[in-house]
Amino acid sequence: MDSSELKRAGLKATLPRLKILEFLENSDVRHMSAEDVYKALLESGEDVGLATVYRVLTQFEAAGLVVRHHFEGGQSVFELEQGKHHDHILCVKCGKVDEFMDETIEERQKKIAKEKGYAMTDHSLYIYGVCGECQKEE
Amino acid sequence: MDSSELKRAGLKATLPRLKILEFLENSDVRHMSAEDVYKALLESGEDVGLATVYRVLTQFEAAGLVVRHHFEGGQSVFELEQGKHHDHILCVKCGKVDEFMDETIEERQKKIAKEKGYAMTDHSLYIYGVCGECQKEE
DNA sequence: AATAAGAATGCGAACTCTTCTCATTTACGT
DNA sequence: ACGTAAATGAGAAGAGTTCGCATTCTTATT
Ligand SMILES: [Mn+2]
Ligand SMILES: [Mn+2]
Ligand SMILES: [Zn+2]
Ligand SMILES: [Zn+2]
Repeated sequence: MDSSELKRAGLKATLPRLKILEFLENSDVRHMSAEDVYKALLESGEDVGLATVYRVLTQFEAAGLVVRHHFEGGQSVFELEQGKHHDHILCVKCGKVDEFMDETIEERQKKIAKEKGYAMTDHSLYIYGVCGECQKEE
Repeated sequence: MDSSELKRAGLKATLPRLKILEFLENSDVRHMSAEDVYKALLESGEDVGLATVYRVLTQFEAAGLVVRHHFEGGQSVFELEQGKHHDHILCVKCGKVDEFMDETIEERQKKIAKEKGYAMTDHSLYIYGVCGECQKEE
């Protein structure tokens, strides 16, 4: 277990934090809800509380280790910070998530904020649609 | 009270529905939560239940009379349908909401969806920032 | 290695927003 | 005016998340 990342983030290297970070790093699914993380840890025999998962993910977010998204559906979705900003395109049928980054859109947003007199701090863009796989199934 | 809009939408012209529609049409605020609508009606002496406000707004959405948004903060926000699609820019200090439409962004989104193999159905774009007014206050 | 002090955890309660249930009321074609 | 189906209001319930607090861990210090 590598506690250096946590230490660097100013967080004590507790077992729940280590387990959650390790899970996020080794999972092949990039975007997960708190519940997803909680259930996965339970299934692998770890004894964590759901409240702790929420707390830890929020702390990770504050520390810049993870990013939180608000996909449609009500629950927060988290992913490991990758350094490079990106937006998401989601399949409304199967829930598949793809990522993209479009410099033109990014620029336009800045321009719009300026025109409207806003000091832009953030933005969120989600494209919804039916993915290739799901289009095949009639 | 003009019940024709409701009839046209295939909805019975009930008192709560008329009151809610009338309020949405006459309010100077365009974007409102169910709670906002509920409180406003109570204050003007109307006797509606919160559950009814939620139900009616959802029906209005299905009928295309209003559009629902998911601004940060957890609650749904509704606005009268204006015919023309637009996106939103919000002040993180005072909650001010401005609207915009950028043809270039719209086009780029379609292009991205196509590239990724998605049949695009919808999208949501929110820009967050500090509005002109709020920038003055240090 | 044992200790002490504060931080973190797990549990359930609580909270917010929204939907559901169901007895009662209302709309509207006849 | 009546009858029937649809809509309403009130409160319970549900989903997602946070809170409170007694207990357990971490980590710095002996
Ligand atoms: Mn992502
Ligand atoms: Mn709008
Ligand atoms: Zn799909
Ligand atoms: Zn402002």
